[in-house]
Amino acid sequence: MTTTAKVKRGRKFDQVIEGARRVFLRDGFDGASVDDITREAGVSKATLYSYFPDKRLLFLEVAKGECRRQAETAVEFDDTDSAPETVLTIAGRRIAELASSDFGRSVFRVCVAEAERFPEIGHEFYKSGPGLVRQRLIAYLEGAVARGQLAIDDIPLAAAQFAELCRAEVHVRRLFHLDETFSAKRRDGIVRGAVEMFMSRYGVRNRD
Amino acid sequence: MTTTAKVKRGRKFDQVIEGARRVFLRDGFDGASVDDITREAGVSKATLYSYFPDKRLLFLEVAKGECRRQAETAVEFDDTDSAPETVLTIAGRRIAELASSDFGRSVFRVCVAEAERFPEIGHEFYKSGPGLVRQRLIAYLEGAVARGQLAIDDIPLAAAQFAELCRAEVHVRRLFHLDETFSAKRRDGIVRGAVEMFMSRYGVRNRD
DNA sequence: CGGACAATAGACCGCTTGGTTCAGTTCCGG
DNA sequence: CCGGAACTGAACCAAGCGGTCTATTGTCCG
Repeated sequence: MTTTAKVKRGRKFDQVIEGARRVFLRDGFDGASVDDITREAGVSKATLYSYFPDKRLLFLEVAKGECRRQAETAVEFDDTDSAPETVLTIAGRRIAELASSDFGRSVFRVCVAEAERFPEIGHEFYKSGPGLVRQRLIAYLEGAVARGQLAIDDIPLAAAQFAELCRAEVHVRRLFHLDETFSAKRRDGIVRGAVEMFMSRYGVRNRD
Repeated sequence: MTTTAKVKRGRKFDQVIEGARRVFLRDGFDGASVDDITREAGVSKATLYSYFPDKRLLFLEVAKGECRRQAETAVEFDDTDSAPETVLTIAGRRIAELASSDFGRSVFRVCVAEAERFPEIGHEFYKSGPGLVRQRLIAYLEGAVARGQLAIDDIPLAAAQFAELCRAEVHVRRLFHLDETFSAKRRDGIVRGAVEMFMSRYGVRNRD
């Protein structure tokens, strides 16, 4: 109780999670057998089942953990003093990076596949991924509007638009293996396009 | 040979496909058992296996068929005489509708889930869905630029941007069950936002 | 009307799965 | 260095899986 453990009841807990993480992200829920996981984790079946009552709960735990990890890599807006172009470019790069990374893609795939069977995973994913980005973007945009840097009527819509623009091409083409990688250059081009489009719509200079 | 059949070797062929379609779209590849499918199709196992050598091939056939169906509902650009705002609004509605429909969502989900195991399904889906939309949008935009209606430097990027803007919010929130339906009104609002943004970036009036 | 033959239903097979059990081994704090 | 908790490995189970096989039904042509 004094060290690290509280809920987790044994020394191999982390091994189990880590092994399950790798196998589930690679093979999905159905594709991963419990034996695969124990092998990957270097742990016996009995040990695994001493931590988790069944495969479903183990999966939920892993999936939620990955969603939390995803949240950690999400955008943050510290430097709100710079011009919107600058702030949005930096934020956009983070969004595009996550969308094209192996990690982001794997988590997305597995959450989409199992969102029907495990609805809470769907919610968790949204909340810690697109939802979080959306929320932080909204907060930033509100500030920028108040500061007179941007002119936006429907801020939630604008936030969704910007995020979606940064994922244009990148996400879908990686998901379906049309591109095996995205160069930083190409990604930056897409982000630049997103910022340009966003600014020409909501920048203070061009009011309609 | 005189009637309807040519390739398909029996009268229950369509029943099999239809049953498999329903079960696969509902439960995915692993989630669907062959017995489920025969039950749903009202057909015996032997009958099914007389048409398809194994479950994998049946799935591929169904998935490809659904991709073809998806292609049929994709955007088309007949009326290119109207103003870009009008043409894009109509096209955008089609894109947003498909993205938020049960059909579009199911096909997307199942293709994402199995794109790793069946790479050709990933390609087929892209080709008959986002890829087709992109291609047709590019063709239209090229025309509009030539006609002097729009000013676009990177047409493929612009096409991707527009399509993505129309799917903003709609797609993700439906995928993860944050909204069970999308009213036509709300959808139209998103499409209007997409068109406005697109026009303020690429409309001929606002050159930078 | 009858016989040949394809289509069919569903019992059946071998195998893998998630999950359990248990006798024995390792680890670690006191 | 001891005692108990954590861990192991393998054997084991029932259930469900994809796929096959055979006995029966239905159909069509002479």
